[in-house]
Amino acid sequence: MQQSNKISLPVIKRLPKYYRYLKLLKQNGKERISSRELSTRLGVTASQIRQDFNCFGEMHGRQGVGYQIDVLIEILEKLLLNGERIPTILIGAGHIGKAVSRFITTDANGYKLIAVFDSSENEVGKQIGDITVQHIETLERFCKENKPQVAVLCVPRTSSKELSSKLVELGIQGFWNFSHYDLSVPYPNVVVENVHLGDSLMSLGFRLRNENN
Amino acid sequence: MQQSNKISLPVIKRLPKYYRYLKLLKQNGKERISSRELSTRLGVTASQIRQDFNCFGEMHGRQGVGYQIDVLIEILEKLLLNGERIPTILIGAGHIGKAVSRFITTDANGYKLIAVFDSSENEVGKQIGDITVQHIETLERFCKENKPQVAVLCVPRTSSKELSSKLVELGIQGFWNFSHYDLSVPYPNVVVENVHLGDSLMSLGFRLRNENN
DNA sequence: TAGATTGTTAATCGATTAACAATC
DNA sequence: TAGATTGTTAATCGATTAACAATC
Repeated sequence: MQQSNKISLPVIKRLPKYYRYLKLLKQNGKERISSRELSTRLGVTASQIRQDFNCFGEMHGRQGVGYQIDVLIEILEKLLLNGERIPTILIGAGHIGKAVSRFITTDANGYKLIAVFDSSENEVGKQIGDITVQHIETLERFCKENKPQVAVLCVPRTSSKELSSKLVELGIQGFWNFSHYDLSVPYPNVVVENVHLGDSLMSLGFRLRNENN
Repeated sequence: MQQSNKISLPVIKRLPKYYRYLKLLKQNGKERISSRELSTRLGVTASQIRQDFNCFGEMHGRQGVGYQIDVLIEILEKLLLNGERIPTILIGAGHIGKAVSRFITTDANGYKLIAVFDSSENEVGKQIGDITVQHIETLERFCKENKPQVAVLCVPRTSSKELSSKLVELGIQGFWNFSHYDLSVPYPNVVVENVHLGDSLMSLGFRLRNENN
């Protein structure tokens, strides 16, 4: 098994795509697949698939035959979901917060939602799934007691900078960030996934106007 | 001005980031900035900023001085938002649909939401912003009459494949796709922004477990 | 066996970074 | 003028693709 810290980000980003597509294939009763067939279905090259797979020890591909879908799924599952579900808090119970909470509460992604915080009296006390929204004032105490590992930020840009540095002090190791503020810059030691929906939409517009595919 | 269809995707994806950060600087009263200062703030190299800027004709940077923020903003605005707001429909009025509708209705992104569709009687008739949710049955007729250019897909995977090919037939030229189904593969001539939230969350998990920054 | 497909090395491609003359 | 910074070319880096021996 290679050192996982040598796996490049582009490869990591493709893993969930492989994983989910293979699960779909299994669901449809398929048992084996070659890199070539997988490549036409996923729109990537067969070469890339084999390269990617070889970052992670034995995929047990057989020459002339292909890969056993079960085996691939098992290995990807180990890489992506192994161990305890990651204790996670959601900050901001507005529209986006509510929408993305589904992804955190779903077993399939490997996370466990343990608290939701909001600053509005309107939201405090309401339920999101089986969690009661708490006031943001209780954040610090909660973190010290419960040691969440990941914070999902669904707050306005104005509050996100201070909030995120507070959270890093409190031991948060990863962010799934929906605020406009770009968290990659200030915290090089923390793992960050920035999801800038506005930016994604704007670049779609550019490509449309300039017929750039 | 260079041919815009020669601008690479990585560059296009960075444009909104430049644009929004420059607007913030202007708001704070700043008038000029050098590529070096901008680079430290955005966490990219100064070289890259100058390269990116030079993809688009005259940015009027002055040696020894830097760039005029006003000028940069104006040029980026022309690239990203020029012309009519793009007529756009939203399909799926669930949690995600409601949350992302905000981005479509905001002037700042260059789109105009002209209709929302859902298949559930529960949602039909309700308001999203100032739009009334219509039944999905009326989709075909609406598109023929109103020629929307972009569709935002917030539907379950099961319905997204057929739906998207129907929409392409009806003249849709771009997708902002939140369904799990990956639209990049089947429609090479259509501009697609896939936002796979589950995948983004899973790759965060991988990086956390493997201390891969 | 012959055909297919892997695992892996080498070649290519493209994006990022460095360097520096021009010049404000 | 001297210092700073651009615009742009060249060098580097890294990711993708091609190729092919090994072998099922």
